[in-house]
Amino acid sequence: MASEQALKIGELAALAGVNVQTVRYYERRQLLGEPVRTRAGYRQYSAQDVSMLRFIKRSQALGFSLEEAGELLKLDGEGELDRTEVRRIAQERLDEIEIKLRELHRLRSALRPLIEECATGHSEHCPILEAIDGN
Amino acid sequence: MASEQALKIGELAALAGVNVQTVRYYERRQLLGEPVRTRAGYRQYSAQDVSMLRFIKRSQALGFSLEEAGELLKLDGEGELDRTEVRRIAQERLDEIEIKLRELHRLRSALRPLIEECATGHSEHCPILEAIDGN
DNA sequence: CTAAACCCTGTACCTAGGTACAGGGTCAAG
DNA sequence: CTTGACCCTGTACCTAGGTACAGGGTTTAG
Repeated sequence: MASEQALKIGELAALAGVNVQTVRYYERRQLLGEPVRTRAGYRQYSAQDVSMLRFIKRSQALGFSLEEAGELLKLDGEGELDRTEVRRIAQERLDEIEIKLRELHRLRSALRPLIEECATGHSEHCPILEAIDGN
Repeated sequence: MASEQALKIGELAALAGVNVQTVRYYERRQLLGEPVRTRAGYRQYSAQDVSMLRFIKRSQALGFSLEEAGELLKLDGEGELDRTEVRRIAQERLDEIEIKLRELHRLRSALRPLIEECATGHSEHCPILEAIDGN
């Protein structure tokens, strides 16, 4: 029965490692619900809110958007959760990661030989500019 | 002595496959110089401007930013050009592409097994949410 | 001559994920 | 009882690369 310590927004932000403005921003974006207020209007948070903020941050670190982080957070909160839905979101993200990977591979294979050739080459014109000019 | 056909902005845009607003935007961004005007104030372009726009578009397709496209375009215009400088810009872009590639590889290797495990697994809790919650 | 299809400038809007600032109120220490 | 550290709201700003709209002038085809 430890009395639940109410946190002020600055304390919450510090514990979760984010900016105070960011917490309010997440509330506007509806990732966090509206918190209880003191009579003076100060937001009051609990340890659970710290966890939620950390959940969001870790979702982002896995490549999820804020929007998706919010969905996952909701799904996480539901007891009888819909794993299919979670998997769909994650799969969608993975698909986009694959697309970006292919795109970046393409760019790399285009750029790398041009730089190589420009560095070692003997052609009169710069092969990089040639490539952009030309095709 | 074919008379140099002056192009209006809409014609230029169509030939280069871009939006009229985009041409004016590039002018503001100083990628394109200020064009000659008719007495009515209409911008007048030449075939060379079409090439410049295409150069910019191809630079972007190679992963360069608009800013970089502008630099490359300038370097391309100089007769005695600085290949070292061109190479530096391209190398910088390649380095960032490599960094993004590594980051996306990291995300993929984190996400893929989680989705796999979620799909085939028998654990009570969803491993994706566990991963976000937990560590 | 008139109406459509252009062109002009200036400004606002878009995505994403915040950050910053102005102009206030509150609270705790000294 | 005052001062500094907080908190509040609302709004503007940031990057990148544009797009859209308002409110005008011009040009061209019929």
